[in-house]
Amino acid sequence: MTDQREHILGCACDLYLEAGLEGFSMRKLAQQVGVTAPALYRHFENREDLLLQVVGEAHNVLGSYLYRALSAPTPGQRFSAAGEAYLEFALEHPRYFQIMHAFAEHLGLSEVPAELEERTAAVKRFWDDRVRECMDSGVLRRDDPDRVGLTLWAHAYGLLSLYLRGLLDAPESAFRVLYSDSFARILRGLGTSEYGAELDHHLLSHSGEPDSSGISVLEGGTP
Amino acid sequence: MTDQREHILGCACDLYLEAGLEGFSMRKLAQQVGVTAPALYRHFENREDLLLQVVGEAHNVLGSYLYRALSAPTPGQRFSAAGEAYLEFALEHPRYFQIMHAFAEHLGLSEVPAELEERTAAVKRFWDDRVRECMDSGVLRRDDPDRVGLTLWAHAYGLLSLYLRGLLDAPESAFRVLYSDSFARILRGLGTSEYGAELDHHLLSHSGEPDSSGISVLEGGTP
DNA sequence: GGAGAGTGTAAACAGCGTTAACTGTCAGGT
DNA sequence: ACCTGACAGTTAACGCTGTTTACACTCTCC
Repeated sequence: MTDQREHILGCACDLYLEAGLEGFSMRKLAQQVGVTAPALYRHFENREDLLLQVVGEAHNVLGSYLYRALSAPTPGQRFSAAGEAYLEFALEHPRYFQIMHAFAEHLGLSEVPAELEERTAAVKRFWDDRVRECMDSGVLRRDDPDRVGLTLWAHAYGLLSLYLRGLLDAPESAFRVLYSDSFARILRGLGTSEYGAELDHHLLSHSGEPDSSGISVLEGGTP
Repeated sequence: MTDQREHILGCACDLYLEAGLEGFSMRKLAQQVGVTAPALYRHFENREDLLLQVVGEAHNVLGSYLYRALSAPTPGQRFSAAGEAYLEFALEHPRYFQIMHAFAEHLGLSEVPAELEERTAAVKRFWDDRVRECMDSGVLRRDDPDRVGLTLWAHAYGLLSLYLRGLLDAPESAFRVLYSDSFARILRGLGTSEYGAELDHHLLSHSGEPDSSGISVLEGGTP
């Protein structure tokens, strides 16, 4: 019954992956399915609905990448594997990575469908969980896992976005190094260690007063 | 002579800002200009060309925000002001922020127009300059300014993207704190200090061997 | 005064998402 | 066995899109 629906969805993913958002038209899809365009509306509300399901499929694929990272033995390794999984997903399925984020903006900045919002929240939660267990096991300095997760996620997403847009003019191999490097640079500040603890205390003791270095950390100050 | 061209471009910016990418059509623009659609093609090659000029205008506005940050007296304050300027620009002109990044992806991930690529490179260079002078003046730990700049830029861009997409369900005031906090978290690892130096040395001395914490920093290792 | 550039027009084309009206097919109930 | 209704497809059409073609008007310059 819903067999044809699955078939259409499969064709839709294929079409999107090879033609992109611009090249994705209902008529082309219908042709690929072997049917006329209006028939598609028996199974999907409209083009947006159809694309939303494609985004859902993208999330499924990302999920499988992330899930694989859970098989690593230690929290630190699971964290590391999660970062790599995100990288691999983006590099191997750039169009999926793209539509997961571009879809919402493509509709103007109006409402994000609740379904999509939840899937995205799940990605965030996965990151938070990795951060939390790293804090619990003493690999990351204790902090608000939600905020640390966001910092890391935003960084990874931003970096991958810039690379996929071709603004980094680095070949893939160089980018991989760059990605790891960038992560390492951030972690140096997040990682637990005797120095980290002292540094933390140092900054806390200065909170409120102007920093002697002349840098105000964007007025937010240290929590 | 090119007077009408300026007029059209102005209307194009207005139309884009209020209608978004979806609502931006040549016929609507023509109507707003007070002319029929084909007349637009006397002044611009096509819709993409027109939108590219809108992106150019977006870069001009961003430039004015960033430039203002240069009036701060110390490198650290200029750095901080640059981060704030980027934030302000994104919050006050979300549609400009959006199209600057969405435009390329909107064409599929084919070639980015050289003109746009250069403007984007200029933003990156501005960041790099702020980072470099902070390193020179001892506010930031010495490192490759290009890479540190990228890390910071990617982070800021990622964070703003996620917020503007409505995924952070925080009101603007809360997001501002979040943005500063996130920056502070990263800077804690980038800032110069006696502890930072020791931490750096500590990490360097361990480079190559597996980290006792069980975290491999995505295999990239510390440079 | 004619030539030619510059800028506008109306008409048209192909493509788009989507809808309306109609057709065939198959399952279930009386 | 026959009618009913759901289901899945069709063709034709509407209004929109970006863009091109052919034509007209108005200037400037020689």
